[in-house]
Amino acid sequence: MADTPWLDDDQHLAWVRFAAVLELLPRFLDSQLERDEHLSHFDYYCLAMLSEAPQRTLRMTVLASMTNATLPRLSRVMNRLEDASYVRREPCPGDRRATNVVLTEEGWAKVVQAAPGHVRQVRRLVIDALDPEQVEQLSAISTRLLTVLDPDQKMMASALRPTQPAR
Amino acid sequence: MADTPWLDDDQHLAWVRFAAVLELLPRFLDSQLERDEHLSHFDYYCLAMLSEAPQRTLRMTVLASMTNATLPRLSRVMNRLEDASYVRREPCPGDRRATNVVLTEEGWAKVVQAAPGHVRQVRRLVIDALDPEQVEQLSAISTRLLTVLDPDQKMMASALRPTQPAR
DNA sequence: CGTTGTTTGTTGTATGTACAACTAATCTAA
DNA sequence: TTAGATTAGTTGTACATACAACAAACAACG
Repeated sequence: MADTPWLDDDQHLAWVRFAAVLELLPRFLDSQLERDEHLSHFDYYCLAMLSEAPQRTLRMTVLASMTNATLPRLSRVMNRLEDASYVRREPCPGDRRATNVVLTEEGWAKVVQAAPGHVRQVRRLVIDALDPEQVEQLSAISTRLLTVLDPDQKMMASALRPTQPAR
Repeated sequence: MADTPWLDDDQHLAWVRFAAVLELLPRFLDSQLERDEHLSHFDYYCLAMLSEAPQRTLRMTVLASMTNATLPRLSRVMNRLEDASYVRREPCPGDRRATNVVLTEEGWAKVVQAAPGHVRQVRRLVIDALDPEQVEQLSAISTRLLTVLDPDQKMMASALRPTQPAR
């Protein structure tokens, strides 16, 4: 608890700027999806994960890990998405405690519809705002940060983009 | 609305990783401050801003800009901080619509007490997890992103760190 | 088998935020 | 000077999330 090295000016400036990004970027992502598709970014993320999963199906716990969400949160999000008939719940055959979440045909259609606008936003706000080297740097930096934030690499599955494979 | 260039694999990976950071880092920051100081990260940010302002005083609107918050949000946060007697509100002499928020002595003491733990967390999660060059890169990247997220550079005041000057 | 402990998922409760509506003060311009 | 527009801040309402408590199924072990 004793001596904490203070941040020097460069470190401090870097942190202030980064903190502002942390505050603003999620809101921009949410508002575009909310406005255009009535989805939160987290909703979209969940649907995107499911769209890439085998059988378009994932267990609650697995999806929670992949999306870095708590289980209570995911449970309520799935309630909403189920009410919108984008997903449905099925009992897991092997383990009667567990629940499988399945992306419905409507859910698939929704992701396909929402993806272009979302990708455009991600490009505008992040990818196209940076040089290619900076995108590479951001990737490396994020990897470093995740070694502390997510030591088990639970979230490591490709996502966010519904690839357009044969149905 | 037409053709949206998809993300290539590198871009996609960079975004997935960065999105995970956006999801996780704010929670880590909040939980440390909440646990140790019963403050949200946003609460702390506000107090830190005030601690560096002239007279330790800022107008609501100005503080809202600096913290990238909406005014309704700030209003309620200030209610809480006022109940905790960390700040007090004063009518602005020049403009009777406006309200000045003043950091109290208790508020100053609170920031001074909370700062080391918070800085330690920022170091652990971000600064010390990166190489010095990466800190520099993150600073530059954040600056780029803010040109889109915050074109007017409203949030540009140094902050987050209560310098330890003569009272 | 039963008992204990763990995992899975849902729900009660408190709290925090957004959006819109609102009041009051200020500014602008005829 | 006064009507209309703008700005500052607060509050009503809806909703999302966290944390803790909970029920049900499984697993381990005597």
